[in-house]
Amino acid sequence: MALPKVGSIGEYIREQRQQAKISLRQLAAAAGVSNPYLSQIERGLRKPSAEILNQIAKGLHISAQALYVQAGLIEDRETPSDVVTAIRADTHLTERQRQVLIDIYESFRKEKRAGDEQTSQNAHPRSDSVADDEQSLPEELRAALEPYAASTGNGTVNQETKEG
Amino acid sequence: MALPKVGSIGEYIREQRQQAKISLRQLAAAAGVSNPYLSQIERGLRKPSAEILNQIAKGLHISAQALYVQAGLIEDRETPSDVVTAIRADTHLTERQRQVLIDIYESFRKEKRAGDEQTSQNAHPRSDSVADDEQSLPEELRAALEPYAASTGNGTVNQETKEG
DNA sequence: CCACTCTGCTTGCAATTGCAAACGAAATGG
DNA sequence: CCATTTCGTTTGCAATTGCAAGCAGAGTGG
Repeated sequence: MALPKVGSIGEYIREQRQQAKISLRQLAAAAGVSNPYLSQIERGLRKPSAEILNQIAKGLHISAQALYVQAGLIEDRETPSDVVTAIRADTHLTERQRQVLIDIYESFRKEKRAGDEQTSQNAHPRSDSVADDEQSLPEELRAALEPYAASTGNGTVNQETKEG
Repeated sequence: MALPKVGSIGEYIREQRQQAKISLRQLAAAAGVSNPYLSQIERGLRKPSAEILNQIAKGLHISAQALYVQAGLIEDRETPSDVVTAIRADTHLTERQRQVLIDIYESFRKEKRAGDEQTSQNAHPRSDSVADDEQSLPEELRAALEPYAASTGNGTVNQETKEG
């Protein structure tokens, strides 16, 4: 049934291995997996688990993410915005906090775009056409955030926020 | 090695799920895995494959990398997703906006740390009031975020995850 | 020619994944 | 009180992972 449709990952591993000029058995030993299994992985007959994938990545001295992307386990275009990505990847926030933070960030971006239109004679034609009036731009939010930012009393942001 | 010592990943998934306030079955359906299996994963009795992990990440609306890091499948330094760094590096924000975002982010972190101290005792939450059980936010911030967060329940305006 | 070593591949088999079905507990309602 | 729903969990089972053992071919050299 679930036969080899995982070819790309295997091919990729084999490419990387041959490029490193090491034998299948050598890589198998370096990665801590058996040679027959690695053989089957490279030919797309088996679908390796994440753990095996990680060990193979180490054996190949390549980033594990490269393998995961090849295996389709990570969206390659997982970068709509660096800030959004970072927020989504933050393990110390709740789901709700993430949503709120992202929404605030996007409303900030809109605000800034609106402000930039006055200084820039060339407006960006938004072919995407997000419904402008549908967006609930939080006026109350903005009104509340301004005094909040002022009330923090730090004209210069404290740049050391280290934690253990 | 009968029992795999993968407890942390399961605990992390359970934490994220409870913070998102969805049931085990709901997440299982959203992730496309069976509920008993998800239950076993959360309790560390089973070691999910990368594919399952990826689906769970989607169901939780978190980055797959976050899960892989927790599972020990990716080195921490491979994910440079630091929210503060990303905000500071964003050229599409004004300095003021950056500062406010960072402040909000840090207050969220503090908030969650305070809330995490009692996550183990999670009674059955009645879903009649969504924004009632939130913790202590700065007054002005909370007053502004409450109605705003309520509107972000399901229909996000700009970007929505396409599922289907 | 035969022994040795390297290459990758095929074959069973134990262990594990992942799921369908079913179970007890707690809440809602007739 | 009992039916119903929802919650997380337990129980068997098919399918798969991953490995030890063994196979065939290509060098190398005594």
